[in-house]
Amino acid sequence: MDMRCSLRDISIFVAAYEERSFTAAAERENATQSGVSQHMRNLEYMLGVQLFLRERGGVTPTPAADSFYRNCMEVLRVYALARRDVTRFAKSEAGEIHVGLMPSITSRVLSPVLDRFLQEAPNVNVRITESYSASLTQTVQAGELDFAIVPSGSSDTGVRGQFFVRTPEVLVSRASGELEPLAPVCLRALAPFKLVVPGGDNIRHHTIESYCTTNDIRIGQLLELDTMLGTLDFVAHSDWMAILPAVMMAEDGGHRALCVNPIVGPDMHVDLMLIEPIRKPMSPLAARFADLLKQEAQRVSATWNTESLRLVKPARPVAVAPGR
Amino acid sequence: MDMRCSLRDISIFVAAYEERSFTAAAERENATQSGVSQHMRNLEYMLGVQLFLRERGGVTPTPAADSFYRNCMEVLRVYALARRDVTRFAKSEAGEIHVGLMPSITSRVLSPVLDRFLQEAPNVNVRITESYSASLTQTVQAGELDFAIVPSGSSDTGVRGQFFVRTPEVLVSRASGELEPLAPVCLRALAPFKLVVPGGDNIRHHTIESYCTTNDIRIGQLLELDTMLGTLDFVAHSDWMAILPAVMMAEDGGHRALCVNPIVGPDMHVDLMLIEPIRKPMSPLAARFADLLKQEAQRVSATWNTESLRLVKPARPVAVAPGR
DNA sequence: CCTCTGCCATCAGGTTTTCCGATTGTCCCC
DNA sequence: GGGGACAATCGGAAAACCTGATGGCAGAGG
Repeated sequence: MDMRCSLRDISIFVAAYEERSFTAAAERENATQSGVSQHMRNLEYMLGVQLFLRERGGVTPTPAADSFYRNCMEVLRVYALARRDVTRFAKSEAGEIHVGLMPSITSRVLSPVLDRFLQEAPNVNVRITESYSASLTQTVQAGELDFAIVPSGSSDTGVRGQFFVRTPEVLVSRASGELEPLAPVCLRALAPFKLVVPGGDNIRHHTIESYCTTNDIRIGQLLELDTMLGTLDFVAHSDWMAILPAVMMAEDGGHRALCVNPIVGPDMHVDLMLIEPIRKPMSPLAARFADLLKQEAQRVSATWNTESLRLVKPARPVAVAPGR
Repeated sequence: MDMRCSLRDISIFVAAYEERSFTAAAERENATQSGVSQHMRNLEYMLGVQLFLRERGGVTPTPAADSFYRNCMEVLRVYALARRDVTRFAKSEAGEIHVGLMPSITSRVLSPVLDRFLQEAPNVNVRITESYSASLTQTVQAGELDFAIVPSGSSDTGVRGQFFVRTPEVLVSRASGELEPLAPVCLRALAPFKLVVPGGDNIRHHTIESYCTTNDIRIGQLLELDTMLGTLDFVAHSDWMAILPAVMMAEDGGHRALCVNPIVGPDMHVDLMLIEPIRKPMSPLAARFADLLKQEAQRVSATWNTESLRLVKPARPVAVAPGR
């Protein structure tokens, strides 16, 4: 269809229709009478329809103009709406970021960060890829991610890494178990217990194993589960337990179905790293997003270190009731 | 609001959004890549929002573009609708006509004429004014009507008149009365009867009176009513009768509530005139409308002359059952 | 009857916008 | 490092646009 017709034509037509006078329309639209006259002549030619009867004292719209007018009002209305809607993005710079996160981060930290980020940068396409450290490292290496958050200890060939946050590890068990929620526990006191761990190719698998070996903790039974959602559900409905980063638990202890306990004797924690492609420096947008992530991760982690827990709860024996 | 934005901008934007490439959009819109690029730069400047990220292998829309796109599609949709709707009027020449008619014409003849006329000339503003002969003549004289149809015999000062149509007069009474529908009646045989007539300043008042006088018809009681709708309703619900032009009755005898009888002995009829302002000749549109009116009026009148009635009904005595 | 006024159409011109072709710059892939 | 695909930019030509002036027309008023 012929797009020779501009919105200016339309609004001039509307003015002429409503004023029933080209002269008045010209005044209203900051144009001259001759300009309006030409516009209307072109419009009529383009539509192949006479829109106005030129009569003494002004013009009177034809039935065709009546029809066209109704539709034009709608066109202008929708156009104004489009303008208004788009201003929502006006202040924000445009861009896109693609971030890789482990499930520990996506489960609890991501949501408020997304909220905040999209509010201050609505015109940015945010893409989050959830995966495990090996896969994330590889994707970063390929330059497909702006950055990723992974547990430290990953092989870091082809990526630059920097310390991101230290978060305590916590023991997660079903809420109806024998542990008192939030009370620090010593794993040795619980042994032997049933433990769900990630698969052998996951960094955290080794971390947990070496902690137990070093501290002479005997594990009753070991189950390798490589699904975070599955692990949580399984732990919630059985007497199996899991060791997970605190950063993924809500401050209030999270799901009603789960019991969360900080691990002491000795404290157990995991360091997370931010890795990025070697070549290009992080974009300002990615940097801002990483910053928000870090703030939130630190905040959540802080609520889980044993110091702050002691502040909100009266001191209690370090070792807890007999295991099993 | 700024109307710098033309529909061309919008459709180019839509093309670029869908193609995710300025080059492809240019091809689709019969433009050059550089043109598209400039259009999009202007659009972004105008909206104050970045719409595309220029990346390797094309462009990718920002969230702002997503929003704008949805609204733009609507704008184009409504615009296309406006174009389509207006083509309905394309073949017709524009104009306006203002016609004055007596109630006899508007009640039955007008409707099919309007239908036909608006179909062949939809872009014409038709205005019908219903009134009585005196008032119509005056308005024609003032040049406010293209023409009017009035009973002949009106004073024709300041107007040009020509014969329009001859239509029989018929007697109208309630359906539940003593007359047989459609049977010709001789008024003298019914006398004395109760008759509703127009007011004394109406031509028809005199016509009817002189007919009765000439043919020695004694009228029992006379009631002057200057409302056509009121007359019909009154006649339908009482034993009063009225003498009306056949041209205003439907061929099938009209309302179920009314009984219609041609008047014979002698036949009674009225001639209608078409009057127009002295100075200007009738516009082609007005002439066409008058022509259609005449055709329809002739057709209806013809069905009411006593000849054609005898064809559809077996012959019957001319004088009917005793009046009252 | 003539003039005066208000309105629209038209015209000629200058100005702005639009459009195009060519060129440049960038990135990626080979 | 060269080649290909794509977008940005630039300069000039073409088109569109706007304007101020002029003309025609129809009423109103003297």
